This record gives sequence, structure tokens and C-alpha cells, in this order.
Amino acid sequence: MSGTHTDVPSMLAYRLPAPVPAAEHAECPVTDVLRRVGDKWSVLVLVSLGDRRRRFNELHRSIEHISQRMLTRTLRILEQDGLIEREVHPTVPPGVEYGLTPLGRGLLVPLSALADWAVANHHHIETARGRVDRSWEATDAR
Amino acid sequence: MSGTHTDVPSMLAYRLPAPVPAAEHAECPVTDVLRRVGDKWSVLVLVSLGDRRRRFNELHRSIEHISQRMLTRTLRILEQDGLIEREVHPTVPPGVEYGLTPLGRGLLVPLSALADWAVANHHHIETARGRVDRSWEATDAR
DNA sequence: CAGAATCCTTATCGATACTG
DNA sequence: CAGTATCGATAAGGATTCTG
Repeated sequence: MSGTHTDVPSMLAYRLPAPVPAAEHAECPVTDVLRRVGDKWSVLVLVSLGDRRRRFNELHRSIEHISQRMLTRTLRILEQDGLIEREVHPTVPPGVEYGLTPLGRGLLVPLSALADWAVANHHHIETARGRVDRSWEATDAR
Repeated sequence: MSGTHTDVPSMLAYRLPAPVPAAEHAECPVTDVLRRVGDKWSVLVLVSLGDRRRRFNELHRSIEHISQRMLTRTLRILEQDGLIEREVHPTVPPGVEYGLTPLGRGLLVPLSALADWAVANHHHIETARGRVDRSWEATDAR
């Protein structure tokens, strides 16, 4: 996934598929995916399942503050997009397990890169916003 | 945890900074960045500026369908986050140029990786959604 | 040219109550 | 356990008008 020639992680010359304007950008796959992972809970669910398969209430407990409704909705959407799979065990009481599909696992790769960037650079954003954030200085090394 | 045998371009063992639950996820830098780039226009603006510096109306024309209000709002937010810079030329009529900051340029790197994944895999998502999308097959049919 | 201001519609999210 | 169904609050986005 690294560029074909750039070395430092901050040169130009990426080459976003669409130069930019993008026809009906509603159909743009990039915009589509970004809006999916840009919602409030999808990434947390994906990451939680990236660790291991989990049951519904297990997810509910592992992701703090998520409401039952949003967890259900998020799971349904991710399932419809083929990013996670749902397995029902016909026991009593019913047990439902969720897990990543290969597609979902693949998505976590570029998503992790973005997450790493966010962790490494959010102090710049915080500073730009005018809010002082020095927590990152604690173990400063670079 | 997790197998170590998948062949697809998706190995496991990412290592998202936070195992998952994330304390007050409202303050999570990853969530913060994802929601920023997950909005409707930010990425288009960043990519457009990734090409070269542009004036306000130049951006307005390069990004189809964006309203004046949303372009202004998006630019202000990106500027506040330190991702783009705004330069005013005191001419008549006034000319305002926007360009990426090093921070914004750096963000485009992981963002491009995600965009590449989206372009390479959206047909899987489309298929999962039940909508047939064969545009990627290009060479066949008819 | 580059916006600010206003108004309005829609999407997102959360809380609560109920169920097989 | 694993949801569904409803309702209300808030945020995001868009159309239009006006201005230095």
C-alpha cells in the first residue's frame, strides 16, 4: 500500500483514482467507504471484531456508551456491506456470533494506517484548534 | 489471537492504538479524524488542493454540486484543524488562495491508501448489497 | 470575488419500552 | 440473549438572498 516511489510518509503525488471533481460523487466508492467508516460506531465494531469473534452482548459491553439500537443498526449495515458475518446458533437462549469477513479484515489494513496517522498527529490538530494538548509529550521521542 | 494464514492482501495483527473500548471515544483521535474525513466534502477539498493551490471559486467549480455554504464551512473547519491554509491577496476584487499545510499533505497519504482500497474493493461491497456492479469487469460481456 | 446570514429539510443518534 | 419499535433531540446539509 505504500506508494510506488515516495519514501517519506508525506510527499505528494498520491494519485487518487479520480483527479477530483468526481462525477456523481454519491456513487464514488471512496466517498461511500469514507462515509461508512466515518459514522459514529462502525470502526469501533470492526476493530472489536478484528480482535476476535464476539457475541452481541459481548460487543455491547466491549464498546462503551453504544446504545443497543445503534449497535444493531451498525451490525446490520456492516453485514449488508459484506464486512462482517452473522452466525446464529439455534440454542436457547439464542446465541449470535459476529466476525469479520475477509473483506472486513482487508479494510482494517488501510484503516489502521489512518488510525496511526491520527494518533501520531492529533496533537497538531488539537493545537491548531487552540486547545492545548500536551499528553503526547510524556514519552516524546523523535 | 487470530489466525496467521490468510493469503488475501489482509493480514491480521493490526494494532489499533486502543484495544477497542476506548474511554471517552469522543476524545479519541481516531474517531475524531474519521468523522472529519467522513463528512461529505472534506476529502474532495483536500484532494483538490492536493493537486495544487486554488482560489475559492476555482474550488467551487472543481467540485461539482458543492454549495457555496458548504464549501465555506468545510474550508473553515479544515483551516481550523490546521490541514489547509488560507492566503488573502489584498487586491480588488479580493483573491483568496487555499493550499494544503504539511499536516494536510501528510493526511493524504493514509487517506490515499484507504481510497485505493475502496476503489479496488467496492465491487465486493456493491455485490454484497445486492446491487450488481460489473463496471470493473471492463473486458467482458456484450 | 469571496463570502455571511437566514431558513428549511433530512439524516443521525440516543433513550426508552417491549418481545420471542 | 438478541433483538424490534417508537419517539424526540440534534447535527449535517442545501437553497436562497445579500454584501464589501
